[in-house]
Amino acid sequence: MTTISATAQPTLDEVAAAAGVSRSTASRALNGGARVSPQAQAAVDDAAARLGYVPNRAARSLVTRRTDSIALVVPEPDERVLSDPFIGGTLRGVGAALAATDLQLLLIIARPGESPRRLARYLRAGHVDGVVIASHHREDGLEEAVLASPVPAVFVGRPFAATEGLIYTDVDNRAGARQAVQHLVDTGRTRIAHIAGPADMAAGLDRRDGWSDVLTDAGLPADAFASGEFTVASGHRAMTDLLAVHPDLDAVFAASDSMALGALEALRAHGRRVPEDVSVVGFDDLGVAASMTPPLTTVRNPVVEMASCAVEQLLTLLSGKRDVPTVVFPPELVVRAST
Amino acid sequence: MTTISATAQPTLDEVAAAAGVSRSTASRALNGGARVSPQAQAAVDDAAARLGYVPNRAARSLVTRRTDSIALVVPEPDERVLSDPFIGGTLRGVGAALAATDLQLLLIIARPGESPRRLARYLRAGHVDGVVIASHHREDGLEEAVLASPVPAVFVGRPFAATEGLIYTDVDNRAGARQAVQHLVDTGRTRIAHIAGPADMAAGLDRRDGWSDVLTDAGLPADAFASGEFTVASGHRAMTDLLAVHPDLDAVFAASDSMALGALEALRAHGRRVPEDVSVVGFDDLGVAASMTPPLTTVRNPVVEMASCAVEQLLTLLSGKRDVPTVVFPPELVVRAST
DNA sequence: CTGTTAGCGCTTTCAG
DNA sequence: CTGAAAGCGCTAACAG
Repeated sequence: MTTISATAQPTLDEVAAAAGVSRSTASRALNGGARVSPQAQAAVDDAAARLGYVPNRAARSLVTRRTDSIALVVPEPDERVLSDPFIGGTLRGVGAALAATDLQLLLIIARPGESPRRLARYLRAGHVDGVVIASHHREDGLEEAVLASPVPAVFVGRPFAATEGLIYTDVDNRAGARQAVQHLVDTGRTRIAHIAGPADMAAGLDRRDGWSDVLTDAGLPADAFASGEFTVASGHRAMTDLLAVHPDLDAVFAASDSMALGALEALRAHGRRVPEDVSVVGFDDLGVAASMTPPLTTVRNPVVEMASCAVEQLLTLLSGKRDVPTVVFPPELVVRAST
Repeated sequence: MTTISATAQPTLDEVAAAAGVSRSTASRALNGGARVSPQAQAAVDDAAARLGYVPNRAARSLVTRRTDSIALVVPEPDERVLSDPFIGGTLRGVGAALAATDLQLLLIIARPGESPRRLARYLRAGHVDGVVIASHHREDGLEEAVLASPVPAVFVGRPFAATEGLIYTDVDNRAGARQAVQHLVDTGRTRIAHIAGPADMAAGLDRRDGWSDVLTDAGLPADAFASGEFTVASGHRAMTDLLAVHPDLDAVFAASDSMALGALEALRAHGRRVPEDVSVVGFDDLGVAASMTPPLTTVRNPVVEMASCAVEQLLTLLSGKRDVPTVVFPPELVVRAST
């Protein structure tokens, strides 16, 4: 009638006792229920429900050697990254893909000066079954950490070292940039500047390459460019610099919408009308572009889908499969009033 | 010379053997090193380093009954929340506060239909040592879940039920709203509308109260208001509605900068000039406000600090202290061109 | 289908 | 200061 052990978290033993079966049977019933008689199953289910049994994950992990959780690694929590819609989108994509499973999401915010060894170490501590790496920079040592660790990992965004064995999902940044710049060329612009992303990120380089591809093909000069760090402020600054050196520019392709926003401000400050005097195209389309004035023509970056896809890749990996192929999403030009 | 067990993760036993001490001594040396002779300590440190030893957390958790991780619970990953700078700021604040510790951050994205019991259950599974709840809605059942669980928890943003025992950090939303509206009154506006936040969030209600406080005190009508959900689109919609019903309005206080942005668009679409015809004030100042056109007068919401503070509260709780006081941050009016 | 038997790797009394 | 012993709660062979 009255249970001996009171409020403490019930253990499997207690459930088994309450159900009148052995611990093993209780365990089997609780996990999948293979090879368990209907009555035993029912008794265990009932006992577990009555007692409010919740398996202790540490104990389970200890023996299964799985943690049922995966980590999302994002870089240092500086101004940019966590306010960036990019991370928000990634989070959403990861969350969505995980919803179908019962994996938990661990957010690892990689600290600034921290050596990559720390991550490698962390991974080896067996905290997570897999890793998604979100915003990878050239020298962050994440590739080595991943390669050195037995924990499956995937990148969202092409890793720098195209090392064999590094799996990733990405958008075709170069093709997207080409679409953007081609659009500018097609609408009659001839002096097309570029506000590039950081040179230590693949997306930055690829978008710049796409820009110069088109200009070169069109026989136009590809010399007007300045770099930013994907932020509004850096876009503003870059645009100001560009205007100083190339006052004749009639279009600008910014490697992110945030930088395009900064550019728009700078153009306005310099009395240039958009799109009459200068056409502007961005990259990302994560929400801000549509609500800018004027609405920004941009290249849609399927961040959420990419993140979900990366998780799928990871799940495939976790299921024991090898040779998971890299996935590259097609970008899509979204034409709005800024051009 | 050669170790027997090869690539596998070294265990404490192996470290102990390599150091020529018992497992207990090795364990002590590895944790704090109380009551360990200098030589034993050195031997263990050395062996651990050489072997690349990393303690297995599951095993440790099993016996210590701690997980060294805390969870950040955020609501469903809908459009709004994860693109919202508010969550970004919260994440940053939490990350910053955790940087000093070696606690890990678990992100729990509460799914939509999911019963609060699931969270309660999760908490009882012993996955985390504590919880920070980020964006709490009236009927999400989080308060009950927290109260029903033995796991320490704190809210960022006042919980609805002012139940004894619920700890939180917040900004004084009502006071902030008062400052905003008072500013509008002081600059001569007399027909001040409000775009309110959702009625199922404390911040939404409190800001509305602040708005009506001032209008009532000033003898002005507090009847022009519409509600949104803190999004740009809903702000646009609300503003449009307000203009239809109250074409004479000469100011609007929006409960978030995002909604203010939407309002700005709507005002522009209706040919109203800001601030000449209509003054606009927002709330949050998380970055967008400053870069709007015109730059938005707003109330600074110290989200990052609040999140850090919440973590501090949680750490205090975890250290065994009781009666951790609630903290309420003062808001601060930031005047810009939109008024 | 079920129970018994061993641990998973670690911390922690408790005697020395 | 150190080591031996005893589990933490769970799963996974292995015989029945």
